[in-house]
Amino acid sequence: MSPATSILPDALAQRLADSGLRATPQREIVYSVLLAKRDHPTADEVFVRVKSELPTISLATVYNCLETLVHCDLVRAVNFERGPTRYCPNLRPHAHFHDEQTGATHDIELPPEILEKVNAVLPSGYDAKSVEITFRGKAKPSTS
Amino acid sequence: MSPATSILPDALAQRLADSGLRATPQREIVYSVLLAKRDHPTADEVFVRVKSELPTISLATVYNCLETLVHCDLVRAVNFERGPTRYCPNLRPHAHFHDEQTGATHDIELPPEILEKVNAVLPSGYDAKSVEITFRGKAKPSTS
DNA sequence: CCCTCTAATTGGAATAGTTCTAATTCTCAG
DNA sequence: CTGAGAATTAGAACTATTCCAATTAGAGGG
Repeated sequence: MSPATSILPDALAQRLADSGLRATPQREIVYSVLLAKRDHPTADEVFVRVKSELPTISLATVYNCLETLVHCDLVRAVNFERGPTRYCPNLRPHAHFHDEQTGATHDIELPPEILEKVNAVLPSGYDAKSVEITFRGKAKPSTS
Repeated sequence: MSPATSILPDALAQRLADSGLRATPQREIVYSVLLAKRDHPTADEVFVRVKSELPTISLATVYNCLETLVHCDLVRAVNFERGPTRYCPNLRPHAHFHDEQTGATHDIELPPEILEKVNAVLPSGYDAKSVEITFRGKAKPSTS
């Protein structure tokens, strides 16, 4: 039905084309890096990971690619307080749990009915395009 | 029972004292400015409002005071994406609705049972100290 | 009252993360 | 092969915030 957890790398080109954009090596590698290790890296972290495959890439390009991917709905940008933006290729509706001790971020799956209930708190006249649910605290279990 | 919507200005001194801090004119005026117009101002906006009462205050002090008030749980800091931090003296549990057209922020009251349900989505092992719920979209009705 | 001790404030410099700019390089349609 | 537009690049610029060192202010003791 819906595009599953994440799109096949090869389908990236298609998604980009849908927006009238080209599949460049930079965009492909940035996206593959996000898929490879889903630890919500910052732009800087993506930068160093991509550089090992494409040493000539610039930080500006990493920002550009990330923005492009977000714009194509292949990636979500996540913010915690004033920290650097983090990037997440998980397309299913989910919340984020921010572990204050380790700084790690975990995806929390959201059953559809919870989203409905949350949206239902909005008084009439409010038209929400998206909701963000973010927990802060500490997590014990295995890191995702 | 619980401290209601917001503390009486006079009680500010008490709250500060509880944390071993003094009630300075700067802190009092910063707090009163937040209470006077609850439009989720940024630090810069607070700065200009406070200056009309206390022209010699510095921006650094505004940041210090805001941080102090947040620390004493008199004020909440709110972030939208990478925008500047906004400040909110509403102490009741509530979500935020960020109007993309106008940039305005509206408080959305949260019934306690919704918070419980949201917290219930956390797998065991996750110990959340706080939850943030943020909507983005457009709002029709009267601005708050 | 005055003194002292520490908390608080101040202005300016410094920082982090991100965006902008202008120049270059690439790609593909013709 | 050529030209037009898209994408990339390096570095400058920008914004919000924090840091720092110096000054001021206020509470309590004598």
